[in-house]
Amino acid sequence: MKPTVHDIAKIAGVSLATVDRVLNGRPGVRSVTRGKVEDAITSLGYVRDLAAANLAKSRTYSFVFILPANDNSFMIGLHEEVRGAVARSSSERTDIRIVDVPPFDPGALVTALETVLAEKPAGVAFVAIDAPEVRAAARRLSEAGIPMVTLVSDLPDSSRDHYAGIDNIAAGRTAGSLMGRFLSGPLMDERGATVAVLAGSMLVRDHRERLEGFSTVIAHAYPNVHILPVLEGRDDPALSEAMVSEALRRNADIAGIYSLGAGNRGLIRALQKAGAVRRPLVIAHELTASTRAALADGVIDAVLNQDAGHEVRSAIRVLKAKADGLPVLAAQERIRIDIFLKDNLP
Amino acid sequence: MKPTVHDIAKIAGVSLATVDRVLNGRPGVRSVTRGKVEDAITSLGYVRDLAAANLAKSRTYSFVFILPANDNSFMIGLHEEVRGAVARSSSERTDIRIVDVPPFDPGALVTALETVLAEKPAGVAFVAIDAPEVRAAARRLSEAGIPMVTLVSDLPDSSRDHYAGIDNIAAGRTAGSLMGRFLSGPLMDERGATVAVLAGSMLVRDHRERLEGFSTVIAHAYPNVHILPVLEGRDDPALSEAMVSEALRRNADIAGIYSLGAGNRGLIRALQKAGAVRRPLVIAHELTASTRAALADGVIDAVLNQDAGHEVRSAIRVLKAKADGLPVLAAQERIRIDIFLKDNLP
DNA sequence: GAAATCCTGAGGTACGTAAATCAAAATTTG
DNA sequence: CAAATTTTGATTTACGTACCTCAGGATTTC
Repeated sequence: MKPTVHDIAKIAGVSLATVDRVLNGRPGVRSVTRGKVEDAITSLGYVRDLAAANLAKSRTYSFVFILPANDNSFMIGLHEEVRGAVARSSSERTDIRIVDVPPFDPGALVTALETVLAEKPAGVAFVAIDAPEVRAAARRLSEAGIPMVTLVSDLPDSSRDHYAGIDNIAAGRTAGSLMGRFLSGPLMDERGATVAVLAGSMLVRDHRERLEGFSTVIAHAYPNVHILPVLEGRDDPALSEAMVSEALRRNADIAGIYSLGAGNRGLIRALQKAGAVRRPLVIAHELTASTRAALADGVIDAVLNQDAGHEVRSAIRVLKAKADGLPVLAAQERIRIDIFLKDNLP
Repeated sequence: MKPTVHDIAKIAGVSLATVDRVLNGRPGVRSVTRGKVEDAITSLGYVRDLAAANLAKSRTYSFVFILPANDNSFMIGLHEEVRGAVARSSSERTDIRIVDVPPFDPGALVTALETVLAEKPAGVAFVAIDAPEVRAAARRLSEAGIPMVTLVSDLPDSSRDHYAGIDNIAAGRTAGSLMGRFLSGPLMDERGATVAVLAGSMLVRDHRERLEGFSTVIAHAYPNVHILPVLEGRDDPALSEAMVSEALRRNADIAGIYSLGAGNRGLIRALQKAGAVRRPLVIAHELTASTRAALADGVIDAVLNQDAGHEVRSAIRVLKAKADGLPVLAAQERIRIDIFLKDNLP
C-alpha cells in the first residue's frame, strides 16, 4: 500500500497539520520537528498523490501559447494542434489560451510576453525570435518563476526551461547528406552539380541553422556540389515561385533544390511549370497537404518533417512537469526529425 | 465551472444517488428517470472527472506485459523500457507486471496468455507471434473483456485493440527506396547491382513484411537491382557473421546489404573483416550501441529504427484509454519509422 | 515572572466521485 | 385494496491531499 500523509504523521509522531506544514513549506515548524517529519517521509518513500492534491486544490494549469499569425501550412497546422489541445483541456486539468502575434516581429512578441507575465500563468510556450529584447523579456518571466518552453524555434542560452522542437542544424545536415547521396550518380557529372537553396529569411534562426548544417555537410562530404546564393522567398508563395522560376531559367544546370523554409507551395508551382524535362532533386521541409502530394507525385524527393502535434503535446507535458517541479523524461520529449520518402508516408 | 454530479442532480430534479446509478449503470432506475438524468448530462456537457473517480475507487490499472526473453539489443532495450515504466508506475496509478516467455514459441505465448487471462488484469500487452493458436488465445482474452495491445509485432485481423509498432511493409519499402537511390550511381554500372538481404527468420511476420516491402520497391522502381536469396541468420551473431562473410566471398559484386533483422553485431563484424576495400552500402534496422557506432564509422549507411520507449509508453496510454472506454488519439499513437543517417543521430 | 511570540495538535471542510445503507415513496401484482 | 415489489431520496463514508481555525502548550523576550 502506498504511504499517505496519515502514515507520515503516525511514524513521525506528529499531527497531520504538521505534516502538511512541512510538505507544503508552510511556516511554523521547529527544525527538529521538521527533521522528524522529513525522516519519516524518506523512510516511507512517500510521494504525494498528484491527482488527489490537484483535486483538493481544484487546480487547473493555466498555460498560454504565443503563436505567430503566420499563414503557411505549418503554422496553421501548429495552431490547429494547439486548438486541439484546448479542446481536450478540460479533461486534462489545463486551461490553455492562445495569443496571436504578428510574425517576424520581436517587439510584438515582447509585448505579448509582458502581458502574459502580468497574468502569472502556470506556464508559457512561445515560438521564439532570436533577439536580445526577447531574451530579456524571457528572463523577466523566468525571474517571476513562470515555466517557459520555446516551441519550434528556440532561444538558446536563455532562461527558457525547455525547447520543444527539432535540432535544426542536424536537420540541415541530414538534408545535405541526402542531397549529396541522391545526387552522386545519375545527376552529377565529373564537373559536379549545382544546388539551389530556398529559404524564408536568413533573419530566422531555424533557417540559418538548417543552412549551416546543410552547407557544412556538402562542403565536407560532397565538395563537388556547388551551392548557389540563397534565395530568400520570405515564405511567400508568389515570391518563392518567382525566385525559383528565375533561378531555374538562369542556371540550366541546377541539379538539386533544398527548400528549408515554408515556401513550398510556390516552389512546387515553379517546378510544375518548369515541366518534366527539368526534374531537379528536391528536398523540402514540413509535411503538408501540398508537399505530401508533391512527394507522392515525385515532384519532391524527400521531406524532412517536425510533427507539430508532438511538439504541442510535449510542450504541455513539460510545462505541467515544470509547474509541479517534476523531472522531465528527456527521451520522451526529444522531438525527432522525420524523414519521409514516398514509401513511408503515413 | 465544470459541471459535477451535483449539478446533474439539481437539473434533473433527482438525487445524487440516482445520478450515480445512471452514471455507473447500476440497476434500479426507471427509464423515464434515466432519460431525465441523461438529458441533464448532455445538456450540461458533463464529463466525469477521471482523477476524482479513480481516487474514489482507489483504483490502480493492473497491466501485464508479455515479452520474449530474446537476447538481442532491441529486445533487451524493450525490456528496459518496460522496467522503466514499472518504476514510474506508482505515480501513474498503474501496476505493471512483466512476464517473460521463450522467444519464437507460440505454445509458450499461449500458455502465458491463458495464465494472464485467469488474473483478469486491466490490460495486456504482448509481442505477438502470428499463429492460429495465439489468435485463438487472444480471442478468449478479448471475450473476457480484457483490453489487448500487440507490441512490436502485430497479430492482424485479430481481436487485439491496438498495435503499438511500426508498419513493417512501409519500413521495407523505405529501405528499398533508400537502397535504390543510394546505389544508383557510383556503385551501379549498366549491368545493375547485386544486393544481399540478411534476415532473422522468414517465420517471423515483421521480417517477412520488411522483405516484402523491400522487394516490391526494388522490383518496381529499380529493376536492375538484383536481390540474392535471403540469408536467415536467426538473429544469431555468429551465424549471421558466417553467412555474410560467406556471401561476400562468393559474390564479389555485392553492392548493398539490407539487414532487416537483429543480426547486426554479426553483420558488422563480417563487414569489418572484409575490410575497407569492399564497402557495400548497408542499411540496417534498430539503433543500438553497435549499429550506432557502425553508422558513425561509416560501416552502416542508414538505420531504420523503431523507438522502444515510445512503443511502451504508447501501449500503456492505449491500455489505459481502453480500460476507461476512452478514445485513442491516433496521431499521437502512431509509431513512426525513424531514419537515421550519421548526420541526425540523436 | 509576566507578556509576547512561536509551535503544535485537534478538528473540520473541501475537491468530485464511488459506493453503501436505509427509509420513504411510487408502482405493480394478486 | 392490501401486499409485494420496484424505484428513489437522503445521508454517510471513503479516497488522499489542501487549507483553515482555534486552542493550548512551549519558548523566547523584556
